[in-house]
Amino acid sequence: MTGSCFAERLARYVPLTDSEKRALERLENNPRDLPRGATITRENDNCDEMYVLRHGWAMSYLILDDGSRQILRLHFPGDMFGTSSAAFGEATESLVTMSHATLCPFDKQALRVVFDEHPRLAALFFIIAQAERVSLTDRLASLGRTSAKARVAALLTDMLVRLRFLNKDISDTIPLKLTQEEIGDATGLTAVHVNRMMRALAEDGLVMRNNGNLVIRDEQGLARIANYVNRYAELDLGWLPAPR
Amino acid sequence: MTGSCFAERLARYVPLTDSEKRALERLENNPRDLPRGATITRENDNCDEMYVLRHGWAMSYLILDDGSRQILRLHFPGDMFGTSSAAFGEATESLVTMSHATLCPFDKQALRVVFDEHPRLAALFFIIAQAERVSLTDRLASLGRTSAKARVAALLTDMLVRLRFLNKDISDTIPLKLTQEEIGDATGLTAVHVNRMMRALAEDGLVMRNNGNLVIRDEQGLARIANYVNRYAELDLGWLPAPR
DNA sequence: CGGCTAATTGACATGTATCAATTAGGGTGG
DNA sequence: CCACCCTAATTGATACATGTCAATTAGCCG
Repeated sequence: MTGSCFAERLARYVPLTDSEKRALERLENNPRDLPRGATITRENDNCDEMYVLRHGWAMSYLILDDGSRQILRLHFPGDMFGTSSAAFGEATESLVTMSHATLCPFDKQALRVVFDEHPRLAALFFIIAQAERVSLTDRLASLGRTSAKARVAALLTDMLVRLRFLNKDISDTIPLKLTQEEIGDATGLTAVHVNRMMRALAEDGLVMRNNGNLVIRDEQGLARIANYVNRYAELDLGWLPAPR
Repeated sequence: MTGSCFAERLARYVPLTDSEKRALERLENNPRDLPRGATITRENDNCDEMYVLRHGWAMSYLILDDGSRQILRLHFPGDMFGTSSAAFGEATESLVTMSHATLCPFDKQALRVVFDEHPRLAALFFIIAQAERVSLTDRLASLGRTSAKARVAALLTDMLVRLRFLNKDISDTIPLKLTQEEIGDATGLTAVHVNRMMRALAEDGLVMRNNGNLVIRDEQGLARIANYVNRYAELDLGWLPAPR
């Protein structure tokens, strides 16, 4: 146990030195407990913080002028998020918890130490940023070029893949903490239409509802109609600097 | 003159040290000239390179199973692109020139030196990655939650803002190197519908065509209907490490 | 003067949104 | 344990935005 959720995540890619672990722990020395639905940051508010999520789920979203919402990304335990604070003084997105959550905020000034003293960690931060960028481009293609059914399938597949990455015990069943309205806001659809697509996916034998859970009955099939590419599998870390 | 297009870009945010300039120049010591329409990388090909664009335009895109294309981003002079190579061994997107172009490829191993010896440059790389991530989230909201007309307006506004950032002489007229098919592939629309939306924008007095150029007649109005947020204006660099 | 690609236009098809009920489910207080 | 309430899910009818198909025109290059 490193005492840092984020360190554990990174340690899955490369074994960390003690010094690196300590540097990451400093990012998490200020944990805060939040109830479900708590607002962490609102778009355009001044914000110099970034966050590591230790327990629970969160999400980031934008609200447009007409009041509609675009959910940008779901955040799971071990994720670092709110990272646009590194570039901007005002929040570029709103952040809210989707469940009871433990959150570790840290000031972006803390990044200076990481970049100054731990080049390998800095490189990992950059690599993660690139991986998230790719995840966003995949979603862009999903929204721009695939059908409603495919978009919903892509969201569900991505949730399964990411949650399983965090917990190897997960095989085909995940908690579905999203309302259909939220699924719609993530996929650019209406709640009503999401409902129809979920039913269609169920009728196709691809998924099944069970209490608040979702059972993926045909992962391959779901991924296929979603046009889903699993890119989490392997990062290429060949260029990393030496650890310090 | 630094001899590095990318260094000039970064120097607009912070004055660079000689040592930093030299490090950036090394990324560009292998320029290559390409004709219009040249493929730089194809999705899924092995690729350990990243690129700095010195002259001309390029773009990145994905092709889906059904053959449809999603254009992810346009790249202009001074842009670094193909950066997902930092995280993956295979290209996550295809790259192609949109005009005669001068390109400077560098192996991702070169990043190691930057992160090891130039923490401030590394931090700038991270900041730029975050800014591009935000740009993608804005586009996600555009595709997910706005009308066809708004999406086209957003693309045109973004092009104007970015090109003007590169060249202060640009006031309201930009070359439109995109076919309507390409505009459609960028905005998730059909070429036919793009044509109608362009006409609508023209009828609204927002834009005008002139040879191969586009004249933005009402930038405010175009940005308003596009739901456009200009985030290029100011980065917050307060946390940057000391230069080396 | 072809010959090619891109732009334009019209008629029509379809996917998704909208509107309006109704039903189901999950807490809470009595 | 039941009655109630509130939110989410579900369903049907209809409207509308965008896609599709097909044809024509414009523009450019050799």
